[in-house]
Amino acid sequence: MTTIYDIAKATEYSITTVSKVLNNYPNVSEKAKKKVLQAVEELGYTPNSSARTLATNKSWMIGVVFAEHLGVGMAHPFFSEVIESFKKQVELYDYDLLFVSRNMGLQKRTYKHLKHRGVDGVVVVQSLGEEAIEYSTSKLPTVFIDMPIEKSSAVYSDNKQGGMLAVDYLYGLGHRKIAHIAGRDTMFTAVERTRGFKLATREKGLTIPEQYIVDGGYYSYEGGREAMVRLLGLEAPPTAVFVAGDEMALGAVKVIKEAGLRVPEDISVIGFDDIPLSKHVDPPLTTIRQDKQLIGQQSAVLLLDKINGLSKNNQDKIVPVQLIKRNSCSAL
Amino acid sequence: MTTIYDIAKATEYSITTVSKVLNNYPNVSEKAKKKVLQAVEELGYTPNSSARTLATNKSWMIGVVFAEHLGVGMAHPFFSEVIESFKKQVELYDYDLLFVSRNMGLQKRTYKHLKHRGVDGVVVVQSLGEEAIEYSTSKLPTVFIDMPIEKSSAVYSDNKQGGMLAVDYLYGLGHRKIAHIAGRDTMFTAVERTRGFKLATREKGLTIPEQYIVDGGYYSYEGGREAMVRLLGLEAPPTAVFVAGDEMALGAVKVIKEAGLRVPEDISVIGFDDIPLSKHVDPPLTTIRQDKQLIGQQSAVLLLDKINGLSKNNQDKIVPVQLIKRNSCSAL
DNA sequence: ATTAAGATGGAAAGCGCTTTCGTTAGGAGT
DNA sequence: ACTCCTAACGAAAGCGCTTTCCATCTTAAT
Repeated sequence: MTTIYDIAKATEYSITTVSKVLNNYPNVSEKAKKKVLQAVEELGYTPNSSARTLATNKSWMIGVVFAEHLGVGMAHPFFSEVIESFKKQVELYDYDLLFVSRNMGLQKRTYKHLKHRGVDGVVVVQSLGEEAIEYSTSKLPTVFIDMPIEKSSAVYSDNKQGGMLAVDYLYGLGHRKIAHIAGRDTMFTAVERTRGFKLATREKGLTIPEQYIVDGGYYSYEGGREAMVRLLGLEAPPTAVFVAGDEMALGAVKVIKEAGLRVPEDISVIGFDDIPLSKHVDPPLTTIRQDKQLIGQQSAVLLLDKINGLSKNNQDKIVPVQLIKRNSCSAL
Repeated sequence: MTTIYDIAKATEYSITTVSKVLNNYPNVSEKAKKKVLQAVEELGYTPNSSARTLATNKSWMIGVVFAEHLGVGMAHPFFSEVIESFKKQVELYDYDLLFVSRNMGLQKRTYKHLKHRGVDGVVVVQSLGEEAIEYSTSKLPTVFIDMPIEKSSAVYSDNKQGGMLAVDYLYGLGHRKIAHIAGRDTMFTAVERTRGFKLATREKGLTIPEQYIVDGGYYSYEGGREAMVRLLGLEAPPTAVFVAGDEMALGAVKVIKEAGLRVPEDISVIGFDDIPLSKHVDPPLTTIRQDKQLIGQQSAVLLLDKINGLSKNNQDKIVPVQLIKRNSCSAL
């Protein structure tokens, strides 16, 4: 491995000067600059980032901690897009992304591990919040996605508004018996979407029977299936259902079809997320779109500002959602 | 930041002993072990990985370089699953994944950057191969996914076999006019699938007109659309088409429907990959499934062995594919 | 009691880099 | 000719850790 010393020897300058050239310090002569750069080229020198990190206490890495209770990790159709957008943004400023593992050595906690790695910042995606305290109380710049955390920054969609949009749309279509397949209430997003649902139905003067709101778990296909089965089992099934997640909605649609009913003729279904799948299924799913692009980008901006000490106080960014009309809802 | 020195001071042992405890060296007393571990706990000590890496020349990071010509990065429905599986496997051995950016500082080449980061190994996913040389000629342990590289290890599906399976199935269904929407021939996988197609059709004694094989580009939905338009424009359109990728197949199906024809009644379509989408679309897509799980896991195993010096010579692992019958193909 | 062997602990060098602070040389100003 | 300033460069310390090699202290064997 060729080091800064090799360059120094080759150019007959000191390692100090070499380092200065490499870091664009002002007080080096043009001549020195040229010689050093040339030697770097010839010897194929690559700086060692560990050494630099050790000396500067800056790693140029951002830690990513991913939701694991969904089981798919980075293959998640929604979060993978968010993170990709996040990555694109931080890349502009020369940061790399470090995906850390949970079972690292003896230290079980991801937080410890991130600390160990010396990342400059952390983005945590849809954790359940148990770990949140460690991050929010530490000096490590952190941004949460999909979950507001006291004493930390976060960015998430306007979930409540999304729930209201869904209900408004369904109501406008003439539906009055509107059900809701909710996400597990341990998740902030789930709670908010349900809140939007309740708010809007109340606003419209609708009385929603208790059984019309059913827990579908962690936004999974299977959860959607089970929830829909229960809805269909009711003495007075709904004519429309607002499902808090697209995958869950697909499960629901499947059950409806299996019951010999049609979507949207017999039951209208509206989802949430707008994952890539949604426009391809049958029928194409009407849904509340989250702006993954913007969520990723905004969280990157927030985090970068924090890292650079530009924004001292924490803040939440709420990203607008949008109703995407496709064919899974129809007028009554 | 508390360091090994703080622990030494607190326990009245030397940093050497502290280090030995932390690294499970044999020759330290139980007493010392206990005291040190306790101090570690009390002072909230976290080892600094940069320092350790600098001293040991081992980073416990694996670099991931992703295909960019597909544009979606890590949100790719197929590769994200492969990488997730890869991640799960390397996590078992305490490695973290580093996703590096391309435009790092002045050094444009990803390879240089990986070198700079001191990763212990690299997994490159569906690059186009131009960069391959740098990796294969260097000492950096590397494994390629979806592309065999001379002087390097690789793992990929049995693409040729997949192509043959598809044709065999279609043939068995009674089809004789079988077309093929291929991937761009700069990709190894595309070439192999096409090769399988040609081999099988020849085997069956079929004569496939030249226009029956059409380039669909980089496996995109749009590419599939355009290709199918051309196929439909033929004086004698095919009764079945083997599409080299699922997303591309969806585009093809869409065009068929738009033309007022039905899948599979009028035209049978079989895809390749089996992405999550495939089973949800209408009709559920018959396809050749790639074992993403196994591909990811195998490449991890291969890479880890290389890193640990267990396997000197390079090798390719070919992962079997499987025909998944759904409803997009029917007997003639 | 004496010695050898094993167990335990520590000094110090080194990993590759940054950065502070001095030193030197040359040019400008008088 | 002399002083003063500035520009250019380098010595050395330090970042936090590992690891070799040597010193010391026990313990068991004779």
